[in-house]
Amino acid sequence: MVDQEIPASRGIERVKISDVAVALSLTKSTVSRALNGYPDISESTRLKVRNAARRMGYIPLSHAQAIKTGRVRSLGIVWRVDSHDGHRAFLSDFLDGVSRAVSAEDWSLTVSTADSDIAERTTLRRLLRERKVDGFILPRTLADDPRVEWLRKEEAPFILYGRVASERNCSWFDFRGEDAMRKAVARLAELGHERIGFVNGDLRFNYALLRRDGYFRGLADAGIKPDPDLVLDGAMTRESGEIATRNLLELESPPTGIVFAQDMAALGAYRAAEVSGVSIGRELSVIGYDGVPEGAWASPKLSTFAVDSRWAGQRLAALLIDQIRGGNPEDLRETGEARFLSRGSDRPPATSGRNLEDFINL
Amino acid sequence: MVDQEIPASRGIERVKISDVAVALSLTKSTVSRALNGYPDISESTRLKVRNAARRMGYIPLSHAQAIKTGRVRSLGIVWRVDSHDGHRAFLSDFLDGVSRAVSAEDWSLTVSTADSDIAERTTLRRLLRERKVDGFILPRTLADDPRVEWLRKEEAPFILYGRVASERNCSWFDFRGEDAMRKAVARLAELGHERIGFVNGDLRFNYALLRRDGYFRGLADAGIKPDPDLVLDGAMTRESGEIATRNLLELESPPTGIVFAQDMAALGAYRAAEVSGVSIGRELSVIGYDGVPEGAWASPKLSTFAVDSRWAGQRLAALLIDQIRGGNPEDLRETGEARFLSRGSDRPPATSGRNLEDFINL
DNA sequence: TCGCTTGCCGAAACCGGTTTCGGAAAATAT
DNA sequence: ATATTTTCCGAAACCGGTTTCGGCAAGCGA
Repeated sequence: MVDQEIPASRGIERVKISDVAVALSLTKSTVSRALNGYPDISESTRLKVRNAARRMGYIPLSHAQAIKTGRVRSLGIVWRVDSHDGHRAFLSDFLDGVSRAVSAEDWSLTVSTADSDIAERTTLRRLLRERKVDGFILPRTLADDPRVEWLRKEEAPFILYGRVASERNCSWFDFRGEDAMRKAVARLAELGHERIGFVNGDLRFNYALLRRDGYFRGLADAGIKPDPDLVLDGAMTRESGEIATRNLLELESPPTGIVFAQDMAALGAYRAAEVSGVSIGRELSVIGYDGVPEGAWASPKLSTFAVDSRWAGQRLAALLIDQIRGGNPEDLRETGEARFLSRGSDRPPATSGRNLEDFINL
Repeated sequence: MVDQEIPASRGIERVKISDVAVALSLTKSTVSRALNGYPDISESTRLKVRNAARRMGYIPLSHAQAIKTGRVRSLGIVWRVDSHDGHRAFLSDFLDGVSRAVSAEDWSLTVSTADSDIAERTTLRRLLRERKVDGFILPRTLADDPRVEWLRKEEAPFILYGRVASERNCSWFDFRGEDAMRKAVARLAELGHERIGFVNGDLRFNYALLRRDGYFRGLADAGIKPDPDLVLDGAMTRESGEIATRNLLELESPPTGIVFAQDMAALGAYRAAEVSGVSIGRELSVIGYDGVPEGAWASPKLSTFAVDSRWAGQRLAALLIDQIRGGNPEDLRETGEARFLSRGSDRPPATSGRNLEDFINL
């Protein structure tokens, strides 16, 4: 009462929960419960507390909360950098989607990279043990993904970007690539193609299995008998796409149209076609999948099924947060549809008697 | 002693510091100090503690430590997704570099995205207030970057990817783009070019100012009088690069060689050249900067100065951690050199009387 | 008016670590 | 042998929140 102590005030004095409590002549327990919506706080004090907290700029330290709640309000993702499967181009959009969803809930995102299975496992383990994250988003789902079993055992929440055979107790978001492949085949068949090839990605990935199914269903829909010679896999880069295309073109009876499970491989077809002297669109139709930006710079532009990576990231994060908050994993599954971009690389076959103009606005 | 209570054991029982302490008949304070290298612990107990901790699989909760230490052992980075300045392609490598350095010290990386200045500021503020991170890596440095002043005021550690005018009290890593531009000009001059254009990026970014200086120094080195008509800026995409190139080609006295501050713009030149009927390498030489993968797929392949984004990320993270641990920011500055990839897009000018072969292995 | 809920908040324990402080035992000096 | 320092560890406070528990006062029914 005699002499107001001048607060040192050097640095940024963070306002903590006790400051808010003192300012309102309440205890910090009351403030905490008011802020966290406990039912045993009257509406009037709840309001006073909320206002005071906002006015004073009180923001709880997430790690201080975590010590009691066990939740750090953070999602983790380990990005594989050891494969050229085209993932890289998506990264920016994908992270943006995750970040948006995560920020909307005042959570955050912890990112790490790994260049091998064991590095990935090590990182997952470390993030989990140190409790840097409350759950994981798992990209690049394998058909039989060991991460799933391991994380189940560790009782760590997770969500797959992609689907998986062992469905029990896990959530996911995925684009229905099989539908896209099916439609791609339908599209080419519609245009008059009868020999339609398929260049798939690595069959260890689950999406490759799904897309292959879609391709065959598309053939069945069109009443075309599948020819095993026209189906290749393991092509996820320009180089391998080029090779695959060359192999297909060298068949005695080559395809007039090829469906690619990935754009990058489809872009490899451009070079193979150039080398072989066939022109994309005219003599060889091509449809891709992914919607990579490079497709718009090829000539003719690559017709493709574009996926919205931002949306994927957004949904994955939102669903995972729901799960961590107690949602049932099996209720937290969503799929999305790839959007077809009709550009220049798919046309009626050159030998087709049908009129080009009939299909121009198909 | 009568009946060993069967541990419930459901779920993963995390081993905490007190478990280690009990197992060794020590107190947790001793264990903590032993693990953290305090000098008042005997070497023998330190060893015992370390071994027991490892054997029992004890890993401290980072947020539990943070509550007392104030450090969460995490770096933050806010990635701008609202610009087409070519950053996206680097993201994967860049994050990989950061992640490696960060993991090596058992730290982690928090990533967020923003699509505007205010969104970025908001995110920085939130991460800081909640103490999700101990410091920031700031990409995309502006010539006069408001983030610097703000973070200084907030007393938050940070490091720039790029350099900045207001040098006081800040650290950075950057590639010396000015050296690259200077060498690019030297290279073209060496090849016999006399009219050498320069297509720069957005001048708000500091690197653009530096690279411009490098270009002019290169001209001075070669004794070429600078012509303001040959210098354009604001081109960081294929589209704008194409436009810039077209403008340069339409001059009464067009350049025979162009130095681009960014590869993506340089790739735009390919299309402009195609449209104008001039051939890259033969009639128009082009040298880029960045080393984007697309450059290897252009024809002829783009000669460029490639930067190692992974290395940048790695150094930025390492330097920032040093700073957070008490290092003097001004001592934590590094630069790196871009590596020249001599490919097909830079050749002697078509009108040059000199022999092509003289330069093929230059 | 009295007893019994109900509403609402304070007191205090707690989360899992870190750090300060003090003191016993051992080592050294006197 | 005693005094003094050193070495080394335990006890306890602390960090900033959350959550449990208990109790006072007001509201209610009888």
